[in-house]
Amino acid sequence: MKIYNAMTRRKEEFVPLEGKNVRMYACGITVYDLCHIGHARQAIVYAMIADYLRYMGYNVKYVRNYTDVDDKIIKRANEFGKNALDFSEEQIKETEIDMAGLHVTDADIYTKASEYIDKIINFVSELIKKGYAYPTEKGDVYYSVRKFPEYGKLSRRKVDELLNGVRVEVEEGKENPIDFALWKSAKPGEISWDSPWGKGRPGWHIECSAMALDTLGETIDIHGGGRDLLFPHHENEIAQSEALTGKKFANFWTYCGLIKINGEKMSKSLGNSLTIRDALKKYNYEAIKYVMFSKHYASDVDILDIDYQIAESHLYYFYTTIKNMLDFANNYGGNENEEGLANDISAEIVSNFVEVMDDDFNTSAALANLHSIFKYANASMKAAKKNNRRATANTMLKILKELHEAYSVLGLFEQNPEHFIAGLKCKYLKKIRLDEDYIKEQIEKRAEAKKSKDFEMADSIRDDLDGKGIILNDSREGTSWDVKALYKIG
RNA sequence: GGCGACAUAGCCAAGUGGCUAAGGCACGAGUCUGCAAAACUCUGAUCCCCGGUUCGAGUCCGGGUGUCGCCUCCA
Repeated sequence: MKIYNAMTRRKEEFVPLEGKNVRMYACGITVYDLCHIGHARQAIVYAMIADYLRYMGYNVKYVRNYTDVDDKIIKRANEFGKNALDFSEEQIKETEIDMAGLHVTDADIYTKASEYIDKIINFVSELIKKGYAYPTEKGDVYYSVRKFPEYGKLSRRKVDELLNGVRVEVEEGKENPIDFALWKSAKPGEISWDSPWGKGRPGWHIECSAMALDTLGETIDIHGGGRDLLFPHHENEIAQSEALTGKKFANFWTYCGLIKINGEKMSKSLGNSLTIRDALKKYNYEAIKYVMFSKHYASDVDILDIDYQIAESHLYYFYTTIKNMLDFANNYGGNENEEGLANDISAEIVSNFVEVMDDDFNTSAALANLHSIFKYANASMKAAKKNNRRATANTMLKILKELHEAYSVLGLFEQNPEHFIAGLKCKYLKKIRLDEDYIKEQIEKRAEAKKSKDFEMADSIRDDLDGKGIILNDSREGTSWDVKALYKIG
């Protein structure tokens, strides 16, 4: 298995430090507001990585944190007249609702900064003792970047160059403008804890170092986060952790790309952010995952509304085919343990999946494979003649078994096909303000017209429905209806 | 200003040295159909520009152009 390592800037063979045990940490969320779709991508991506590693036989210990104390949280809590920790606790609950809505696999451990105050204070004290940090008269503690010669190794920045880009105002007591806060003294009215340096709270970067060290040990296998955390957050994590332990902090540094909307980074201030909550109101959760997995996890991507619609129509096609496969197998007495078709592709499904996923989690290629699988299934059922229907039925079941085995790693095909199909149809009917009874009436009217060979009448009924967004499908068993938007996109 | 990423068909997107450059959307043709639809089959790009390395490059190196990100909180 190869994983791209941002530290070395190349794909490397992934070997855990300790046998089959993988220690993985992903920087989680600062809970100052509802999560947006970018948080969803990061959570989905790292859950997928953990799931795939488990699928490949590793024992994974996956830790995510919540930053529940920070400037933004304090500000927002004050706006609502709430205690900062009460506020962040509420926001964590909201986040959990969103993640459950997305059916994201849980991490093994969730940590909160507020529960790590003692450990953070010890961490900071140790850094002071070792000469990597210094307190100021005001009660702040700063990390002395100059003392850590390797500073900049992840982001490839040089300390001297960083000085050029630094803001003019320098906080009181800082020895060097690029030094960053490990501990922030409390301002009036702010939440605070007692410390050797007076009342205050942890700096942002130290939280992750302390929580990762405590839950996973001195060196972790895979560290992850959004691309925007590479500098300074992760650079600072390395400086803190490696100064303390003298050991390498993480073997693999991985980054999830950022989501853009119309070419611009998604952000509150631009007013272009899409919350998970709103996304789930509009699209099925598997469609959201499908969109995320249709691009490589590390690329920054521009995601438009149309992409979710296309994803939904793909899933509609997949689920419809799955339903047809199950019906076919049912009708012709399929048994997955019996011999199937001669050119059966089911045996390759899992191996193809593993092959592309082993290459830095190429989910896009994994999704591409789905199309050929379902095409094969549809073509086989269509071509099935009387004498090989049983074999075809057996093959359909074998394919479904393999599909579920592999693609559960991506969280796809978890839903009951009939429910999924009905759910989407229902959603679109609401959107175009039609009810099913009306459609059924029209179908009956058209059936009568057809019976009396009044094709003009029949066609006009069909055209009328088509104009409303409903397409009809005549078959030997009768006429069924479907939502046009689930087929014709754009 | 500093650091970095990316640039593949109308659109989305995989592919980091080697058979005919995945897959999807849209477009067109066909099978099927009373006609349609769905499904299936077929159909499209020499990879931003210039130069170099190599038997051979979308894939490596240098230069240019463009887009974006980070350098302040940010998944």
